[in-house]
Amino acid sequence: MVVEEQIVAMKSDFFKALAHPTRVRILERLARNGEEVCVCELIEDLGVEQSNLSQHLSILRKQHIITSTKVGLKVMYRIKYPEVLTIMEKVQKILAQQFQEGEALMRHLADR
Amino acid sequence: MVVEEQIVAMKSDFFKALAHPTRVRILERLARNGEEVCVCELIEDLGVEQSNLSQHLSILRKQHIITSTKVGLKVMYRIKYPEVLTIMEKVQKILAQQFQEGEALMRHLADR
DNA sequence: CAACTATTTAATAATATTATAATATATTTT
DNA sequence: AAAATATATTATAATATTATTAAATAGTTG
Repeated sequence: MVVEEQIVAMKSDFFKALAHPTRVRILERLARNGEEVCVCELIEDLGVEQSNLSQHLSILRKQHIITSTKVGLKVMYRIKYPEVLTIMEKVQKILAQQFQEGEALMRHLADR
Repeated sequence: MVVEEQIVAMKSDFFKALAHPTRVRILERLARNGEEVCVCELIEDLGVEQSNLSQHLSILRKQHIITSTKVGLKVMYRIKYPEVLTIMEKVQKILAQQFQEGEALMRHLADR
């Protein structure tokens, strides 16, 4: 069935959208505030180039993981689906378990 | 703090490991069985080249998302952390919501 | 131990992602 | 309406990921 393949592709696209440090940091920043955060504040907090941040926001927007509203000159972003937060928590939990097993950080530092 | 950055990198590496259709399919196949599945069966079910599959398994192994045990000639794989299943379910749920909003499949087919 | 089976690893060419730099758009202020 | 501000888009060179092919391991069976 061809639709099944499309859905799998959508899932991997979803994960691909999360698969970059800057985008993880964007989501964690948006998660912390709970409410809307403007791009200008993200630039400040994450300390990345404006253009680069904008591209990462664009990738998250395309997957509809975040949405934006324009307020005057500013654009406010927020996480669209609360499930995204759950996913972030679960990853945190998996890493925590890996730490307990003494695998995580050492491996990460070593083999890349 | 430098450790924070390492952790963010680990999270994005985790997502990167899930960010490929074949690897999503591997996990869904392992999730279905619940128990161990050998490589030979994955080749059959997913219909991918043996060598290519092995590389994808390697990527999932490096992130300790799956583990393997050797039984005779065969290598049996299984999902290591149940949280991975939760994550897959949440993604499914997000996509389902996007479908309800009529956004998902059309967008996916359109803009890539 | 030689042939066989199951799987992994290595090399590589094609493709995709990324950061940077430059430019464009849209809103506000003067 | 020109200047200023906030953000987005485009082009591109550097880097990373991928599928394919070929070769290497490691167990098993005769």
